[in-house]
Amino acid sequence: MDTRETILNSALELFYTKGYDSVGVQEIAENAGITKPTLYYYFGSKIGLLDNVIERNATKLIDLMKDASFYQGDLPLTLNKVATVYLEFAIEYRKFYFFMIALTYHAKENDAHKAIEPYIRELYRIILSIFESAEKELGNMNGRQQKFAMGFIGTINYYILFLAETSDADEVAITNDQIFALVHQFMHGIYS
Amino acid sequence: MDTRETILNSALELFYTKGYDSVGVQEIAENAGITKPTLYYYFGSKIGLLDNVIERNATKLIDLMKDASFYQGDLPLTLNKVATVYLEFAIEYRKFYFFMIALTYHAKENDAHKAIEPYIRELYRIILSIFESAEKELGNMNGRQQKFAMGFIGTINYYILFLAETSDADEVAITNDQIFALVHQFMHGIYS
DNA sequence: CAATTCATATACCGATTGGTAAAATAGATG
DNA sequence: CATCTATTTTACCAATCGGTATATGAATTG
Repeated sequence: MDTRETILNSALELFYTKGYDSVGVQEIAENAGITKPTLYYYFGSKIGLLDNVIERNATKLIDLMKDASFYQGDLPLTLNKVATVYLEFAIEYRKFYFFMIALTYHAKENDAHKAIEPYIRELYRIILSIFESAEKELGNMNGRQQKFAMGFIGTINYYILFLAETSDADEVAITNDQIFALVHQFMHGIYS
Repeated sequence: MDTRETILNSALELFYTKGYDSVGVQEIAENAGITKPTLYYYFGSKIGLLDNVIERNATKLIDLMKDASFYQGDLPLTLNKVATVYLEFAIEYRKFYFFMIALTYHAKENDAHKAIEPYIRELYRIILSIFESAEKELGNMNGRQQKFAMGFIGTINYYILFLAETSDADEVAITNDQIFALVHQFMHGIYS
């Protein structure tokens, strides 16, 4: 078993369950079956450990989203593709996904928030670029691209989170049909 | 000066700035110009202090939202009213608002999250009741009321948060026009 | 085999954590 | 003034915090 990997998994597990600030390095080490100095040998500091957890997972998400957001003249198609990829990531890497969302909404001055911030901005930039590319279809948007991007991300995130909170099972139970319905609602409103 | 009030303000300030878990009771006391035992005299424990901070502010929001959500047969009107009240609260009590959102997305097992959870559920219930009341207007919704409620809250929250993050000023700069536009987008989609 | 590098553990550091016992002060009441 | 109660302080607690000096075991390399 790869020690480094074991520590990263242990850290994500605990960060996800209790939050970055309320977990001690000692606890992470014990949970991984190693001692504290070993952890420091690999990651240097607690925030260094967090950086590694984030980098490893967030990079994967960013790459997936970059691919999915490639625009070919069909906005609904692209939005559905992006939403699907995003959802599938949230399901496969659910612990990281929920931890990432938590950090997103942490206080700005908080170190843990600072670690995730660049990836959140990148994600927003990717979604924004879809709406910017769709200007020919949608016509003059008067700067509404930003609002669309925010609304789109906000809607999906809140939807996933709320479903996860209200469902009994320990997994995200959302089908592609539900995602399509959500994207449709986003595009055409509630009167349809 | 009311000692109790001073402590509550000091706590909210620091919780908002650095997050509940990364702030020490000592720091809160110093910031309030008193000593630790005085704080414990009033609030018993750190989580007791948090409970008081939340109760005082969240109750206010809940009451406002209950009033604003009273449905009289006009869905757009009600949604605008609710969105406006919500936004005005976010502006007037911005520190608490942002702290509340942060706690909402904290890990489920986290004590601080548990403290805010009932108020979040209540808030959701209030928004949901609007869409349930609007069934006559919207026709059979096939359980989509929940999705509407989630989408509505998610959109507004993310919108406020993003604007706050990208604006330089230390205040939420959103006009009523922008809120109307957001509600309109939510109701009619992006093709309008 | 010897020297060196990599990996892991024991045992410790000062600082801070949430929390409290007990004394001192302040304000009200008889 | 004396008593009582409501506050607030000084001084402390064990436990945990993030982090490290140093020794030791395990591989690798000359």
